[in-house]
Formats: sequence, structure tokens, C-alpha cells
Amino acid sequence: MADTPGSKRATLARVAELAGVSVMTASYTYNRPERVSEQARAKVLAAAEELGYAGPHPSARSLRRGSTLALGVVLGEHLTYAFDDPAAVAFMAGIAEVCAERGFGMTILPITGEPEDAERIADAAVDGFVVWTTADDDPTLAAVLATRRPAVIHNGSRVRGLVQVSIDNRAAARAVGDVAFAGASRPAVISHPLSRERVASITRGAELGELGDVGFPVTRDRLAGYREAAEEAGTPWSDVVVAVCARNDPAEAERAATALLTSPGPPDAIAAMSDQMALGVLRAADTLGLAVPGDLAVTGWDDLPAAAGAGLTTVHQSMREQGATCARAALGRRPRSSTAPWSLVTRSSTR
Amino acid sequence: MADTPGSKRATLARVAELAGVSVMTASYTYNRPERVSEQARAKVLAAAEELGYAGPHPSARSLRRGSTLALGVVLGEHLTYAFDDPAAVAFMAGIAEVCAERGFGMTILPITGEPEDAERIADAAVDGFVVWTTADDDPTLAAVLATRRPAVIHNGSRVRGLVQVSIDNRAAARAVGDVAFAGASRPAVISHPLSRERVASITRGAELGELGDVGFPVTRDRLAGYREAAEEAGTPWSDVVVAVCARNDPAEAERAATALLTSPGPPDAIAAMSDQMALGVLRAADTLGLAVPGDLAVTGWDDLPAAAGAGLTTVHQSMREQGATCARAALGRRPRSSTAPWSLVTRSSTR
DNA sequence: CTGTTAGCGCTTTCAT
DNA sequence: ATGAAAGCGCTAACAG
Repeated sequence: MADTPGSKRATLARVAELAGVSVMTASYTYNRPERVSEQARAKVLAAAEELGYAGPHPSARSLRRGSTLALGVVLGEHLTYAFDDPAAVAFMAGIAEVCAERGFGMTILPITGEPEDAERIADAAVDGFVVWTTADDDPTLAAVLATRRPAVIHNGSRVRGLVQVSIDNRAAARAVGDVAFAGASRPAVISHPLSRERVASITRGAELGELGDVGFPVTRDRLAGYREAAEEAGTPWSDVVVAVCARNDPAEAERAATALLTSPGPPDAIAAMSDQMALGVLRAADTLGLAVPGDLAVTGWDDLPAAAGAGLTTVHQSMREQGATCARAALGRRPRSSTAPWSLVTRSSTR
Repeated sequence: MADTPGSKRATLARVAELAGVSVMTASYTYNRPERVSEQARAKVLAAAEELGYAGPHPSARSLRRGSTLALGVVLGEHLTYAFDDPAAVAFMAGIAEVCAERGFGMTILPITGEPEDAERIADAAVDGFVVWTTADDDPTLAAVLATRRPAVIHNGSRVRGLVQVSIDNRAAARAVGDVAFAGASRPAVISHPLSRERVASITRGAELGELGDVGFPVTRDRLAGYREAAEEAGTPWSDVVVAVCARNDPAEAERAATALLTSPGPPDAIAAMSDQMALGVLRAADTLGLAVPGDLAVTGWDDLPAAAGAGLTTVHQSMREQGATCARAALGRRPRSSTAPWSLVTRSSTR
């Protein structure tokens, strides 16, 4: 049989030898069957069967062909979070769609936060990369760039000539912030992490200064937009309370919102950077018996299916479409940046 | 600069040449820095920089090394569905966890339903496969087997000596069915598809006969368990209404349930093969003004987070853990089948 | 239709 | 510490 302990892995050469044909005839049997006689074909197949030959070796093929037919996906510090976050999942679905269309595999790279991450990225058998939202100083980003393979970053920074796909986060934040903070006298923000350390905190705009220290470009841009909105509504940025959540998770946001709402001078409007977090805020308001939007206006971001059910005013964007756009760009010869569409969805959670 | 149009992709040989050292010194610079003098190292790195050399070619390395450090994941007929189904997402998260731990990439293979699927599986640069629930006659399964690489199938059939990971679906269906159908006189089932064609239909147990035609082993086993439960509760299987949904989706299940519940002699108990579908059933009952469990008992499967909120009696299982188990098995030398745990969670949707 | 030659880019011996 | 040879397994390019 095929897999007897002593036998090496079968190769095309051995198959050809056993079949009594040249290696090329054997190769053609697999790659261009039409160029091989029925006879030769049968002999090769029989030999393959006997040796337990499973077909051409993928890595050898890739080497020869010069491409791997796989797209790499880099998901930030914690691989598994990606599957827990609905927005990330939608994004990956978009990538998957394009990959399937083009017959590409989609290789999700293991990111653990350890230094080996960089090596693994360098050694990944992929033709290009899509990088999910990250901070400017993410070593992962540097590693991707160092491969010199086509790479597209989603929601990254505008600097450095990186190719990227993103919406205009500042403008969207300004728009949703205007609605969130309309008629409010104590606006607050629930924010994604400011840096890769992902520390949770409750601060005021004053401490965030010019936002230059905010490592995540998305977060920085959104804060800038909210800031404009708050100032437009009459509250100086320095007075705006900003609660930073370490994770994009309703439970954590609920705790943060509860803390804000039970403090002296509680907010009467909260703009959250995701629907996930906004849903947590709504839960907190409900528990505390606050009327939305009467006592508290709330906005989210993403327009997840759950947002409609909750009557949440939010920023609509299609993560799935953005994922697809990233994938298409990364699979192109010369990827180009692009700006994705968004829209404001006004529902019953705002005044 | 590096990427001038005329220049070929830099190789280690060219770097070595420019650095004035042998190829091996250049190679060691990347792989065993400790065996290279500081001097040589510097020259090599400088040459690499100048040529825009991005490091060793991954496919060439894989070829040499004999392994790809990536695990393949085959997700059934429609790649993108996988990201829409919470159970599938949890399963993938489990795989991702193990891959990250071991420094493996996770390559999701594009499955479109076309014949090329098989070629792509054969050509995937992965060391092993995990196959998500599928039918016995899925060509994809055959393709995976043909690679002779380690493969583990989740929720597959017990035949053919395939390595697989699964819970005891028959026993679990029997258990949840016993609760669902307790005190019911007209039990019904909402089922996953019976075959890869995924045709939706409403039939009775009578037409399903001995279940031998049911292509999906999971579905077959669960039907067998429900059947026992129905008979135990006093209804012959031939009278049990079985609504087959094409997709695992609340909306479709809601329509099916509405059809059943508005027909003459409507069911007074519905066992659904997933929480997703059970949630659709609950919605239908709510719309029709039926009391649960008074007028209608409902059970689901999976114990998704949403099941607890809905008070749904269901079968608890950890898809995440099962994904991890599959991955660990597939990355092992000699994968072995294993049976995963499950438990019955009784809530308020049953009598 | 079949075969020969020449690598794809790298790293494992085994010297020196 | 460095290098020469050999070959991982395959296929494009060109004969015949």
C-alpha cells in the first residue's frame, strides 16, 4: 500500500518512473490532460494510485508559478477577537467573497502580540495582505510593509503613503455627533482604545489634548469629529467626558456608561464609537430608568442589524463592502487607496 | 531604488553577490544570525536594503522545509455563509485560537460549488484540513481525502474511517426532543437541509422513511433522535411534520413556522435544529399571538447567547471548543476522532 | 504526443 | 566563520 512506513512521500518523478514515462508526461497528466494520450494517462494514474501519490506538491507549484493564490489577512493584536466582533466578521465576509470569486484562499495570520508575529508575516505564503484597523505604531504593520508585497490597510492612517480603504471618519463623527449632542449640555463620548495598550479610562477632552497621542487613526479621526460637534453644541472639548473602553463589547460599555451616568453632573448625550458599545449604553440607561432620548441621547456606529431593533441613531457603513474593496485592491497589481461611503441613520435614540 | 521597473525580484543569490559573500552567508544572516560575523551580516543587510530584498521567499522555504505552517479550513458550499452563521463563526474562532497558539496560519479555502473547488483544495499550501459539517457525498470531502494530508471533519459521518469530531447528535436530539414533545400531541421538527441541494420543503416523517437518504450525517442523526422522542411521546414518526429550511436563518424559519402554525391541525411543539431557527419560530408564535410554551413548546440547538435571552430550551455545546479540538487533531501526526460533550439546557420555552 | 534541459529560491549536508 | 554542491518537487520552454 501507499503509506508503508519505509516509503518516502511519493513524487512525480517516482510516479513517472513506475509508469515508465518521463516526468513531463506525468506532469501533463495533472496539468494538461489534453496533451497526454489516453494510454500514458492511464499508466500514470495507475502508478500514482499504487504509490499513493496525492498530486503535485502545492509549495513546489507555488514556487514555480511565482504566486500562492492566497491573500493574507492580518487582524490586529488578538486573532480570536476578530471572530467575536460583528463588524470584523462582516469585514472578513467581504474579503471571503472576493477571494472565492477569484479562486484565492484567505489566510488569516496568527497575531499574538509576541515578536514572532513579524516573522510569521514575512514567512506567510500569500500574494498580498489586508490589514484590519490598527495603530500607527503596530509592528505588524511594519512587518507587512517589509514584505514589499501589495498591502491594503483598512482604517489606517493617511500618512506614509500606505494604501488604505476607509470612510471619512472625522466627517462621519462630526455628523453623528451633531445629532447626538443637539440640545445637550453635557455631551460625552464612549471611545475605542487610544493606543495598542488598550487601557480603559475615563478622562476629559482636556487630557487628550490635540489628539496627537492617539495611536489608532480611526479613533483619532472620530474623536476629532466628535470634538467639533461638541464645540458646535456649545461645550468646550476640554469639558467633554471621554470614557475609553478596552474592548468593543456591550458589557464593558454598559459598565462605563453606568459609571458616567451615576456620577455627579452625568452626561445627557453619549456618542459611542460602535453600535456594540451603544447597545451597552442603552442597557445602562434602561437599568437606571433613564428615558432615551429624553434624559439621554445615544448614538452608535456601524448600523449593525441590532441597531435598527434598538432604534439607535448611528453611522451606516458596509464593513462587508469595505472588506471586499480591500481584497480587490490587495489582489490588484498596484493597489490604490479609496474612500468608502457612509451615511447618517437617524432613529429614535436622539432628540 | 529597489523597485525600478527593469529589476527582477531580488533573490538571496543577488543579495549575496552584491554583498560579496556566498549565498549561504546570506541565508544564515536570515536564519542563523549567530553563525555569521557582524561584518558579513552588515554587508548582507546593506545589500538587501539596496536591492529591496524582502527576505526569503515563503514558497521556496516551505518547499525546502516540507511544511507550510498553515491549516486549511473547508467550510462547505458557500464560503461566505460561514461568516453569517454564529455557530460557524464560533467554530472558526476555536480553530483560530489553536492556530495562533502554534504559530500556524489558518487558510480558509474558497468553496463555490464549482468543480474547481477540488483543484483548489489539492493545491492549497496547507499541512492539514478541518472540514466543517457536510454531506457524505460532498466532492469537497473527497478532494480533502485525496490530498492524503491529515484531515478532520466536524460533524461528519461515522463511516469510511474518517477522522471526526462531533457530539452524539442522536442522543442530544432524543434528549431535547423528549422535553420539546412532552405533553404534546402534534410535534413538529424544523430541520436543516437534508441534502446538498438544500431544498426547502414541508413533509412528514413518513416521506423521510428510514432516513437513509439524508445526506448530512448531523441532520440524519438529529432526525433519528427526534423520531425516538416523538414516538416516545406517542406520535408515530410518520405523522410528524418536518419543515426543512434551506438556510440556517431566523427569517426563513419564521416563514416555515408561520406556515405550519396556520395550517389545519397546527403543531403544539416544534423542535428546531438550531437556535437561529428556533428564534424564528418564537417570532412566528409571537406574531400569531400564541403562548409559549402554553400553546407551543419550542426548542433550539447550540445555546447561542441569544437563546438565554429568549428563554429557549436548547442543546448546549461549545462550537468554539469543537473548533479547537478539530484544529488540534488536524495538526497532530495521527489525528483521532473524538466525541464532544453537550448538555440539555431547560428554560421557559418548554412545558 | 512525448521528452530533455534548466531552473523557480532556498537551505541542508559536508567541507574548509 | 564561510562556502560548494546538491536537491526540495515541480513546470515553462523548447525540441523531436
